[in-house]
Amino acid sequence: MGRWTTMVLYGLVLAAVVATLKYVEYRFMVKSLSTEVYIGVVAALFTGVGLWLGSKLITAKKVVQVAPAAVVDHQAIRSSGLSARELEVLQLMAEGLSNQEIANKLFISLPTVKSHSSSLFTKLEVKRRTEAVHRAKSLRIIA
Amino acid sequence: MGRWTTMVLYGLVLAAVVATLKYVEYRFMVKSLSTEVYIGVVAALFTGVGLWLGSKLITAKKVVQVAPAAVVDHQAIRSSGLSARELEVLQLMAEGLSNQEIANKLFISLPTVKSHSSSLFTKLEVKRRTEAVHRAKSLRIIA
DNA sequence: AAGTGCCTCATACTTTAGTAGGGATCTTCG
DNA sequence: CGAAGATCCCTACTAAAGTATGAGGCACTT
Repeated sequence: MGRWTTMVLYGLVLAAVVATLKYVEYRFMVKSLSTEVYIGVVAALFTGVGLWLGSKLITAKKVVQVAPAAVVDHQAIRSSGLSARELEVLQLMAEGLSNQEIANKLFISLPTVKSHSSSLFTKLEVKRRTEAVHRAKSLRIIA
Repeated sequence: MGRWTTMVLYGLVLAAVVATLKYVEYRFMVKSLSTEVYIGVVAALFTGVGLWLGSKLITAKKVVQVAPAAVVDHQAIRSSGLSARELEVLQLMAEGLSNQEIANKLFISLPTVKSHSSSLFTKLEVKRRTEAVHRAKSLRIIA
């Protein structure tokens, strides 16, 4: 349900309640209904309306707030000691690319990619690319 | 803030508002304030209270609902066509283990691991283990 | 009973990954 | 300036990974 639709409904409910109260008052001439009772009823009613409104308007915000939790920890990246290029190579590794494909994508030679890989492995203290990817993800260095 | 604390606060706010209205009425003898205006003010106030209440009572539920989102999609696993053993090998691959380490951990030979790997790659339509891991994660076959 | 899929293992081979050990610019910083 | 780090590239080698092919045993289904 859209925000505007909800707002319009809110207005309609308010109008309806006021009309109903006036109608009841007119029908039964119950002037004895004290203001306190009126207030109590209306307060309770609109607390409910507020709750309902809240569930419609607030929920969406909370959900999108929680879902995209920070995927990477920039502090972790800095303290990892990885250079910009090494990080790029690592990210492409994580996407399953071979060294040759990484070389093509970055317009550098295969030996260069291997060079970056090796130094990257040393810095992450691993021996294989799959291990590097796993470790980097647990450290939130990559998504 | 606890649920009970919130409820008590709600009661106190209600009491305070009623008291304030009566006080204002008493102080200024403004009998001219129509019931409609009263109702309007109270309705608006308690809609606000309801909204606030909602943010306190509902948010927690929503959060725990979203956070532990299903990490693996069992339906995706079934429709992937992977056998139990292939899935095991895949999971260990994702943890960065070498074929030899996987063989040791599962008490099978290296050729057997390679055999599982190859058929697993075919089923996932990939060529490398890193690619397999990446694809399996995007399909929610593994965590 | 024959067929199918799974798990296991093997050998032989090709390809990719990773290591070792260099060297060449270029920028930045003390 | 000189040192350090980053980037780029190379050769040569070893170690894994991956492919191809075949085969035996087991369980389940038709």
